[in-house]
Amino acid sequence: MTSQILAGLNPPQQAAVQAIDGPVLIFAGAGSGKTRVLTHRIAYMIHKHNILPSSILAVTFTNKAAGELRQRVNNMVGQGVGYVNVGTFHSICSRILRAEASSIGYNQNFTIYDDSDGQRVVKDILNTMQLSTDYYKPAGVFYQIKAAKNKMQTPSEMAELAMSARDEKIAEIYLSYESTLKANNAMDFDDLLSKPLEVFENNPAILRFYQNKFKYILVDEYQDTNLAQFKFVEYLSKESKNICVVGDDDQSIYGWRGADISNIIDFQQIFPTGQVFKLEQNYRSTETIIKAANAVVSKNVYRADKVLWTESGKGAPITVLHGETETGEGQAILHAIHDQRNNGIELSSMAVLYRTNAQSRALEDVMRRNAVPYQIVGGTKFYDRKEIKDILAYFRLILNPADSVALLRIINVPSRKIGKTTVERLVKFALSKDKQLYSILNNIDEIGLNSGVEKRINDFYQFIQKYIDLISELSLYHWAIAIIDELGFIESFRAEDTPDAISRIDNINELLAALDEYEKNNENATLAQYMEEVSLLSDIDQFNDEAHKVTLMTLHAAKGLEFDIVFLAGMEQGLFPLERGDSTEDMEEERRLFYVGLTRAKRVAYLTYAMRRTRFGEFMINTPSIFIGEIPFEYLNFPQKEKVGSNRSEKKMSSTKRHKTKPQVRTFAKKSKSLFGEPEVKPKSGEYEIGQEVMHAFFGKGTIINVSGGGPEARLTVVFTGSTKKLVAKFANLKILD
DNA sequence: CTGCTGCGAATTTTT
DNA sequence: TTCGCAGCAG
Repeated sequence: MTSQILAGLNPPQQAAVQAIDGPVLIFAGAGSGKTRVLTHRIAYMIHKHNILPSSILAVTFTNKAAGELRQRVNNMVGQGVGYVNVGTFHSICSRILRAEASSIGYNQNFTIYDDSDGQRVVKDILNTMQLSTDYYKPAGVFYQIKAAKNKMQTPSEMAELAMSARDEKIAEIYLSYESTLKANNAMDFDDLLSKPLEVFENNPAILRFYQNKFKYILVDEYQDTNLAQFKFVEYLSKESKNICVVGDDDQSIYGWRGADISNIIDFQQIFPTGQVFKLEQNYRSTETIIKAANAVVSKNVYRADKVLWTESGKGAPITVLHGETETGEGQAILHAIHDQRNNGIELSSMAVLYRTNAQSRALEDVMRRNAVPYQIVGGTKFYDRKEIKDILAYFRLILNPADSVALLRIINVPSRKIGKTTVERLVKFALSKDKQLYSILNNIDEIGLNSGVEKRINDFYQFIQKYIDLISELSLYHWAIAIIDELGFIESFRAEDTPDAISRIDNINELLAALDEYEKNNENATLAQYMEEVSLLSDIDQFNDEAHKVTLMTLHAAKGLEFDIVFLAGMEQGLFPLERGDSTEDMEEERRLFYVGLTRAKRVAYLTYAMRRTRFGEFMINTPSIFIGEIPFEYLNFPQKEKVGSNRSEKKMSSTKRHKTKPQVRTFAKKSKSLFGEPEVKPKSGEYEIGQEVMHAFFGKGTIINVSGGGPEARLTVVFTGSTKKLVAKFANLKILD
């Protein structure tokens, strides 16, 4: 069995699998078989060293990675030997915290606050402190608090380090933020990581228990760990010394979130007895892609010495494409997708990656209008939609009545005629009596509100109480149906009867279906477990690689994935690398991000950019990304021959005769034929006039109320049901209705 | 208390 | 461009 475990691994992989005791660092370059080594290592531990699966703890960053690892381990070691503990940092910490909550003065039903909850808290604090939200912008203040928490800086430490009156105030807000969360029995994402350390520090016996429970620690994506995460695994492995970390400093892309790349680079200083293995053979990509990626990332100064190599063939050159605007760029991608599909590549093996979520809109537009099946990972998350968050706020309040953020969100949703003034009085009263908001709802007569309002508040209180009681009586699914039904959300949306309202109904039904499924998949499923899972969900967890669709997502989301064909879109100075502080660290991180993106490609990579891009309705002129220039010319291919980088040549790109002289140059402005079946609406040539009725692929039927210019460049103002849009005729694909 | 309007700010990446 | 919120009329 053990020889089987080692078979098929290359020598460094074998060595990494066999070094079970003591600290171990495995440098695992992109595509070097990292997950394979991890699974084989676990199998080896269990079968060769008879290590109890339950004494192994493997930690990842995303649920998706955890799920994959868990599944592969189970396939390899077989069921019946017990389970290896696999989970994300956040879920494992959360599990520990639920068990040990009382030791740090929390209740085990604590709520997990996401960033919008946190920002809400900051906003409320600014209000009660009567600080100007112009000078203290909630988003900015919250960001500063988070940065401090990332570094595990306490409010008093922050106050000591403050360089200005403003910083001192922010430290004060931070202090208040912390006490609010505590009072609400809530933790944010940073607390989830740092509170377990508090538990360990205050209770040596508890620490010993977990050290004993998890004798072998494995950490995936170690380059992305922050201080708290480092301390967490350090504490747990202090006695056993068995800590194995796997990562690649070149793929460290979460510095902005507090990830500390020196955790991996300085591993040997931190663990002097540690062994280091390097996996440098890439099994994923062509030589062209590997060489190009190496060339770029080796411009970084702060990195460990290693070189990725491959035995696979040279492969296709990296193709650079551009469009006049972001739509033109999208169309360049569209045509390349079409070509690749004609070469027999599945749509699901292609991905378009971009730096910022905002870029997805234009790309999505092009895909949709040309009937290309696509899926977007991330962006507006399902659980972030208003109607869903409202319903979840009910669930949250029911689980944790101390959660005043949830309470304030829903006390008047749907409308109960409990207005702003009343709410303010409730909050003030609770504050003055030092009581939880929810608890004063029960003795509402003490406040001296008028009886009408009193009655309405009492109804709300009784409503919540009713469903607190009912939760043990009904299945999760039926309970949720009952509460949603009584709230009347669906009815009122149905009455609205707008496309927006209908999609909200769909979303609610989807939520119910998800609950139903959750319950079917998990015996004794509880609402608390479901909410925990939902809170810790990430964008990438929803990614489905089975779908016959092109995938659109951010570069960050793509980490750990691979595709035959990869497009890196928005390759422009200022956008990628994204400009902000412009420090060298930031620049190096952008470069690593490019490295991550490029190495997602197995066979072909495209780099695309737009000459001009709309931002807040304004045009921005861009020059191509410096990263293109950092790739040796021999690996690149420019099919759109005319002088890349010059704005002037672009004008010609949209002229219709281009493709006659140079077949490989496309005219993105013209799209008479659909590449992927029927587009939703066929364009019809002709001049547009004010008053015409037109049909648009997304917006539906509309009326032209203004035309400026003529021909394909004409700008049209069109009133659709519910919105007015300004469109450029040649891109809008409008069908004139008679 | 509700709902409308008009203005200003926002876009990095995410557990 | 879109979103959210402050401010005001009903």
